[in-house]
Amino acid sequence: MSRPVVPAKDGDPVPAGIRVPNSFRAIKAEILKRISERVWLPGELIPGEEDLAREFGCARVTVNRALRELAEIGLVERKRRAGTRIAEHPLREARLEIPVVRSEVEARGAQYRFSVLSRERLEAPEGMRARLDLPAGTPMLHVRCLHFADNRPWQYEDRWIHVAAVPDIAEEPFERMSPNEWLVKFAPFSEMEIGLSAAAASREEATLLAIEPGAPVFVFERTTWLIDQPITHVRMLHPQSYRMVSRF
Amino acid sequence: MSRPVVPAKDGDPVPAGIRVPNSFRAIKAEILKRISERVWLPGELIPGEEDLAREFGCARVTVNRALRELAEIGLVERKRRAGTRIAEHPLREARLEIPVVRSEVEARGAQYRFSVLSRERLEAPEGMRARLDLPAGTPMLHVRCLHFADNRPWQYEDRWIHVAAVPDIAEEPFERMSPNEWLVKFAPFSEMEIGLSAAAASREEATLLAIEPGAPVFVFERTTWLIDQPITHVRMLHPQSYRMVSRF
DNA sequence: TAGTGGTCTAGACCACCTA
DNA sequence: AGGTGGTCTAGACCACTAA
Repeated sequence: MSRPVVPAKDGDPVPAGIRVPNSFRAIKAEILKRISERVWLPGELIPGEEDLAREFGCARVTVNRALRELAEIGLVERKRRAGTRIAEHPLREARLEIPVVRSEVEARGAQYRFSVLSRERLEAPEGMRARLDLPAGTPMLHVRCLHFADNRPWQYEDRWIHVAAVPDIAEEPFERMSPNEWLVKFAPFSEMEIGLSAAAASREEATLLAIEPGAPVFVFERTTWLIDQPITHVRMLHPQSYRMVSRF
Repeated sequence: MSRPVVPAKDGDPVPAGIRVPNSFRAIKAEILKRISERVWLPGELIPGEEDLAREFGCARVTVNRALRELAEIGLVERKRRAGTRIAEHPLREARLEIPVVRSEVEARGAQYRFSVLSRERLEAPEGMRARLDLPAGTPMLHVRCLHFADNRPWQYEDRWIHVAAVPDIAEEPFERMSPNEWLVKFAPFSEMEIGLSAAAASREEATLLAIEPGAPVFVFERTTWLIDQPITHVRMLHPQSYRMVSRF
């Protein structure tokens, strides 16, 4: 029964409050190390929590937490009776930061500005009803905005808002605050669906973004819910110079 | 001291093994409910773990886990001495599934096929060295592939591999298995950086993807490391029909 | 049906940070 | 300087599922 003293080296900035020797972080790091050094191969079954706890000289819960977090990242796969094994196809998901337009622009040192192109109260059109699973005649707010970075078009936003889910928005003029910011601030959500793609700019979109018709645009769509209640669906277009990055 | 009986309703597919009444899931759901019903407003300080544990009639650790997971999603913000407050700007990140080409194609009911366009051993070119932080003269493997769905071009892949990090790959002919699959199977990684953008297809890219030069393409770039050791950088091009989706 | 992971409890110590 | 969250322990019960 060895007791490897593992430094709490971890990708995470050690958030403090850790007992370095047998913290779940140390165990996470040790397991990561064994994977990277091929001590444990992809597809291989590793010792049970009980055994590992003995080996590391800690409580089973601690091993459990380490393994749980590795499983969340996709590095190991766990099944009850079957045990834990190193994933054959590790790390299948990435965390993507959802940008708030203003912050995103300002983070690049540019000056942010937006203008509301249109704003109408309508009944949900067929497509939106289907997408959000809303009954016919549901009142919605349709807003189109243009966001600028240093006075150059940065993003064209076409948004549908489910008014009943965010009643306060009915009176909001969007003068100081864009719908994006307003919703982020006042309408928490718990679920989200995003879609990413490339497209050719339509004539209208091209005009708004000051690019050539048919030029490539980056399309980011997002729909949000708060516990089954649809909040908003938005389609955001960026000129091709835009790049979304995420490291983790 | 009330004991609200909260159903374990949650977005997650209840993975079983839960004591419904006071599970951390139930507590998570209850807190979510209070946020959605505006019982607790954005920016507001909520009761401490101790208090909540008393209110829900459970152990503090259970409340801790519920709150920790909500913090991971970004719905609440926690600081030591300061307590837990509802986030003003909730949910700033999305989970994006990293596709494995073959699975992705086959998931759409199409037949998968790939071909290797080129494969060379080179010293790291300047740009790649800078990107991966490698010294001059580092041996790399440069592979270009085309992936098909039902014999139609699906993805063009341009990949650089840090040979020292994955020595076994030197002998791999990529006949049965694409570099993508090979790396996913044999080269675990712990860190990744992804970039998403739109671009206009170059003449060569257009030819390969069977589209018009200048047509929009969806660009997905990915770099991976295993504990500081760079593994590979890949640039993947999709015709504009491609769409990447994620719900959570 | 037996073994493994999933979860909860009760108690404890500690680091941090703000009042 | 004291309260809050972060974490660990030891023990326990349970659900799932592979053998």
